[in-house]
Amino acid sequence: MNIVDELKRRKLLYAVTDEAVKEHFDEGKVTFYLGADPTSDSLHVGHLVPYIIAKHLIDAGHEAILLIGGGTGLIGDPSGKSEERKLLELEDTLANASAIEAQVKRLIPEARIVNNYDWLKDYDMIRFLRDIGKHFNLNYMMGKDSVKNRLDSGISFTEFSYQIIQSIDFMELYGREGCTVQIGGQDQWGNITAGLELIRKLYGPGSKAYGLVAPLLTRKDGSKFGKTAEGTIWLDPAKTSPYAFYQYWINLEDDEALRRLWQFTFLRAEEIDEVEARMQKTPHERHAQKTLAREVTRFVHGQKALQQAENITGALFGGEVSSLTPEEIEMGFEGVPSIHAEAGKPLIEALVETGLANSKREARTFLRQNAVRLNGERVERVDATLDSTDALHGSYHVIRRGKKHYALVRL
RNA sequence: GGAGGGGUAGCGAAGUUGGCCAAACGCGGCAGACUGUAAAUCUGCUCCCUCUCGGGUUCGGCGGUUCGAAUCCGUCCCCCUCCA
Repeated sequence: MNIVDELKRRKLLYAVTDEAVKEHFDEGKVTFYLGADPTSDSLHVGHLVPYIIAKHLIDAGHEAILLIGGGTGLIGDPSGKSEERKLLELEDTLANASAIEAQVKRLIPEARIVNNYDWLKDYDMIRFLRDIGKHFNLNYMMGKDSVKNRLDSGISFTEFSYQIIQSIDFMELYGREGCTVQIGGQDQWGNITAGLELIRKLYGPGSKAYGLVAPLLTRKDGSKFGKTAEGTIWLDPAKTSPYAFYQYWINLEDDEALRRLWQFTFLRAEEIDEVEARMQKTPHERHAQKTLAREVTRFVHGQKALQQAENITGALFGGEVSSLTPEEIEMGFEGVPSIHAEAGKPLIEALVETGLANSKREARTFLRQNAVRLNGERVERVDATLDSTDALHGSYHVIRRGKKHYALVRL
């Protein structure tokens, strides 16, 4: 199957700039690129899809360049933003850039990495306006959604110029690396087509360059995929633990889990069909969710972190915590909030200190709601204490609040 | 610049004859029941703190009237609509 058709089947493509891109990929090795601006110190789940597309393309024999937007990040992309953003300091941007570089390197180790700061930083104004700016008609630029949507609320010249700055990237990579395809999220459409425009102007109508954009993923309720009420699901394990990351996928509802298997894993169609069949037959196994969580966590965090996330999950959701050995507790609860405490500590205080409750008042509310379990046993007394007599192995207390929130107290 | 409408808890939205307002209702969130760590449904909680008493801080900002104001007055800021 043609790689573009495969991406379409997996619901990874929202649009292509030219259907001829299919033949382009069939004609031989294609060099493509994908960029990320370092506006934060980590990518999140919402950024993942284009990198997955990149991986598919690499598997199909093509070559990837991952671009870090050290230069564009200093300007600020108005795409999808309803308000002008405040500029980040240069050093923050550079620090973010190196963090994101390390991240994408882990995701796609076989790709080459470039930073557009390298060629954007030395552009002088005269050259920019004569060589590049002359190719952009003002009306064309104003027609872009990213700009049009901001005409009322306001947009600075800086952000207005962003599409041109990003065009330079594509042009540079086209010119010196033979990079002919740019991929990105749906919101990058305008920037990508601007790049194509510049290439066409500079290299003539015969130039072959294309763009592919991934769909914007949303949940059933319309919210963005990869966000929860608690916040964003980051790829950085220091910001979202691999366990929390794993849990995000485990908790998706059935039909969404299936859809995400196509989009976020590299399983073959037959394998996914098998998963679906099994899910239909034995839904309580949550096979789709487990497969999805396993594949994506391994892709992002690696085998070892996956193992750990599965260990914790097994310990917490698998059965009786009271049956765990000390080793299993130590291993399983790594990555779960834990504190040390003196024997006899009031449970209420422990709830607050572990972050399971925000205040004593809230802790009491949870207790009254029968929402707290200690070592698997429901606690009803508001004045319960953590004693060594009923601690697991004499020193562990596993506190659970609600269905999914855990903490460990070591005496 | 002129005329009018509006800014209430995470969001939406009541409340504006001054006290019964920590503020209806819906959504969202949390918790319980039922389940499959799902969906749907039902129930409770949802400003903050406190040993359920009670205390503290809210209704765009500031100041005032009053025993008492989200509700009245002054002023300032912001948003929307219409006219120029």
